[in-house]
Amino acid sequence: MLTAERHDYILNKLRETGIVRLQELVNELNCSESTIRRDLTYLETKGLLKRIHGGAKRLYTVEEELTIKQKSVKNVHEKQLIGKLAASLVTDQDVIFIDAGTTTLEMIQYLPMKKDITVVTNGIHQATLLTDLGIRTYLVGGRLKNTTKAIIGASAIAQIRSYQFNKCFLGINGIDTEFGFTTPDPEEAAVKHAALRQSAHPFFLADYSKFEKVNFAKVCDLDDAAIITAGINEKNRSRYQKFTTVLEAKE
Amino acid sequence: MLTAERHDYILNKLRETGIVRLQELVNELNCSESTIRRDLTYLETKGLLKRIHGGAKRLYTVEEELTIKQKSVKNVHEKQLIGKLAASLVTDQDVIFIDAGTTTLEMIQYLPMKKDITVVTNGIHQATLLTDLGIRTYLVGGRLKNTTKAIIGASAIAQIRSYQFNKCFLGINGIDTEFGFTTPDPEEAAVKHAALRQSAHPFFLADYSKFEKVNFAKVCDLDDAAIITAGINEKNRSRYQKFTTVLEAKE
DNA sequence: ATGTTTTTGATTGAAATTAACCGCTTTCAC
DNA sequence: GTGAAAGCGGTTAATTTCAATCAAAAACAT
Repeated sequence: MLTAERHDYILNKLRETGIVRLQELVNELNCSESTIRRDLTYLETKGLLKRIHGGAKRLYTVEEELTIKQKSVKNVHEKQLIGKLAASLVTDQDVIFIDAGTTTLEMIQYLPMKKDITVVTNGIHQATLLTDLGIRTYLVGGRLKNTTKAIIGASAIAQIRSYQFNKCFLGINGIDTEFGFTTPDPEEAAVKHAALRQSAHPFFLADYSKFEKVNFAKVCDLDDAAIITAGINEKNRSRYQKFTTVLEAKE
Repeated sequence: MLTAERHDYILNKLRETGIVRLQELVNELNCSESTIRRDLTYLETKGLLKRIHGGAKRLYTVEEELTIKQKSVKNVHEKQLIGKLAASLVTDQDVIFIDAGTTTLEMIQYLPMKKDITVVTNGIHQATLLTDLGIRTYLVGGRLKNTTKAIIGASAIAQIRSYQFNKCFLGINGIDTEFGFTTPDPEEAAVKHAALRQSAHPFFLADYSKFEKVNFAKVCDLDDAAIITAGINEKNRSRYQKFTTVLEAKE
């Protein structure tokens, strides 16, 4: 057993389980305690893991990057609650679509990393974060919109139509009993609509500020998708529950 | 057993198993330890493998460990010169492809912004920067590679095939008179090849450190594309000018 | 055939890697 | 708290692997 082989083995195991025990490695790699200790010490100096009593754990630098990007976003707390709830709906083997936008960005950090999931997205930031977390990610191709860094256009829609999703998680700007789900840009609306059509269980992520608002382009009717929200008032909750499922995230 | 035969055997075995033991090779190739050592040393100087204690391993995994941020510090000055020259080749109404990678990233800031150009890219960073500069940008869709933030895979290639480019600007890891243009990841090589096929005028951007290097996956032969470089020495310039156009960027 | 260059194999001391041992610290159950 | 068990770093000696050297063998040109 060569040194590099052991190192690969350790790092791979760490990637999967998040933590490794020294004694386990001694058995599995069939070598002495000293050798494993030396390996762990070396890999720590390389910045590839963090040693802990009895073994080593994987380190996350990604979380630090997250906090930087989160600034300049309104209703952060509600969005985090929504993100956590949305992520909890994702199960093993799922193939999901995640829309561009700040609200959907929040859910990514809570995704079940250990499970085998595939994510398709049209958001640049979403895609970057997802791969950083080691999740299998597909980015939809097409024209890149300057302001929102979302991919839109006919090519994007065509590509989305070639997939089938278990669930999709979409951002939205306006929710209204009469006009349904609406957003300012017709092209973004078209992309959302396409993703929704390909999904067995579509969800809209929206904090309380999005209710009773109407925007230019309609995505779909209220009863076409469920709503995941937080901080909603009693009046709106009872009103919108008549039309569709409203999942409310709590502390 | 000829030298070239042994080299092929070693590289093939390395391709399959990712790691080779020196003693194994001695038995399998039926020659002395010294000979194998010599082979391994030579192949390492050619950049085809990484020697380790007791044998050798694939270079491919090592390259992955280098993040894009670590790479971008090397040869910055040369890359800027190259970028400036490359950008000066772009003219009004051009539809161009820009590859992922740090070298191509440098050329974007010099692009003629006032002119009407369209850019297609498979690099996340490239796409972000291009839209920030107000350039009409299309991002190719497909699987997102974690380490280089490049989009690869069959879907990306299919999409590239549906376009026609006036010019394409590709990054590259190895340039060699015998093996042509090479890069570590076969999937990235396939994307580069596809873009090159759709381009009237393909260019490779490479600083001096890329010459006389060979990587795992071949993109094309030397005479299939022009080279834009900087800081190249006299010997390499005269050698490579025999095979293809070499544009050298100066202060 | 002769001399030259290239390739190969064997030998060497140096360097790297390893397992085992030691005394010490941390952790955990009671 | 207290003792046992597990985990820790450091040292040691044996083993393996390494690079360098040199001479034999093979390939080559003249």
